Amino acid sequence: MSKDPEDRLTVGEVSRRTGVAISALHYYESLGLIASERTTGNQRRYPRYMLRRISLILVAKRLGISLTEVQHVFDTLPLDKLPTAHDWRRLSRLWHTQLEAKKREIEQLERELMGCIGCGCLSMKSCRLLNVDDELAELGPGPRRLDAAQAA
Amino acid sequence: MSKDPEDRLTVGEVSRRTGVAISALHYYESLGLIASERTTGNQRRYPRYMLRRISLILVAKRLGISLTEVQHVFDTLPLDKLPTAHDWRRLSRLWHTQLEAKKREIEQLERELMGCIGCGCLSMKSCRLLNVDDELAELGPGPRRLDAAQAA
DNA sequence: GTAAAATGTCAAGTTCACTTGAGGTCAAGC
DNA sequence: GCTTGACCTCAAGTGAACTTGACATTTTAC
Repeated sequence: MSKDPEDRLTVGEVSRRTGVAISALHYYESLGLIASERTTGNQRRYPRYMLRRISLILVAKRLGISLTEVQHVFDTLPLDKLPTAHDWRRLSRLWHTQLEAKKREIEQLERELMGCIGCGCLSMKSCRLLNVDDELAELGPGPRRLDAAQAA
Repeated sequence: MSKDPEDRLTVGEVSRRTGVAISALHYYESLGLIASERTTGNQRRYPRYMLRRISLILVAKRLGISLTEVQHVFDTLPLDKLPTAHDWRRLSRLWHTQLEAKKREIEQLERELMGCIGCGCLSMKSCRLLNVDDELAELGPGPRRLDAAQAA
């Protein structure tokens, strides 16, 4: 049951339905992000639920998550069937947290940028964003100030 | 005046003060993002204001702006002296706009993600983020839905 | 004046996320 | 049954942003 040939999609079909290039699908498979069965003639056949897995990858990409990170979360997901609602909830929570972090970073940057326009540092003498030199040199080598702000 | 040797920095000094690797400074120079004078022995000597230019590059990087884009804005900036307050204001405005766009994109994504958790689509049956298959296939080939949402 | 540290050039390597190409096989329609 | 389109593998290429290495020269310090 639910094993009739119609249930399996060719790589071309998957590509058309997800908008992901065939070469990219091959690539994802080489990373273990997706999987396929093979016909006797060695052609890939995808179960339908693989479309969901692929769309999860696409979501992650939109979130700016690297495939390596996707690999990590996917390790906690069943490869041979649809993730459960619980899995999905866990994933969305995780990703939501990462989005929040990203947003905070942007907002921090925005504050610094606006501060530079709004305040007296238009002269670029004491701008928090621009000041990378002299005084800071005493703090030792390596990146700082900009990175420090990032870490904060 | 203001031409005494103390006024010129070696790559090592610039690297230490900006936190940018020497190899990266070479690279930036090859792209025309920064410039240097040379000693009789062909070693680089940077005027002090080059530190500001470099910190502008660092700011841009934090904003997720590519070096190519930085090149474009830098084309409108004097290479041989400090950018004016006007230049800086123009730049911050431009970058601020780009930050805003990025933030909006994240917020859009966040809404979709939260919608997926909060609403009935926990079942993953009609999730806006996840639905890449079947019904959509009728809309023709190529990426869509995810990209469409992005464009919206 | 010489040894050590800093610097120079240039080519090649690295990572990410794929794409392209070559050369060959498989499956579907007529 | 055969042509055409879809598919296969594997190696190499792409572009961004650098880094690493090899080897030569310069500058600084003692």
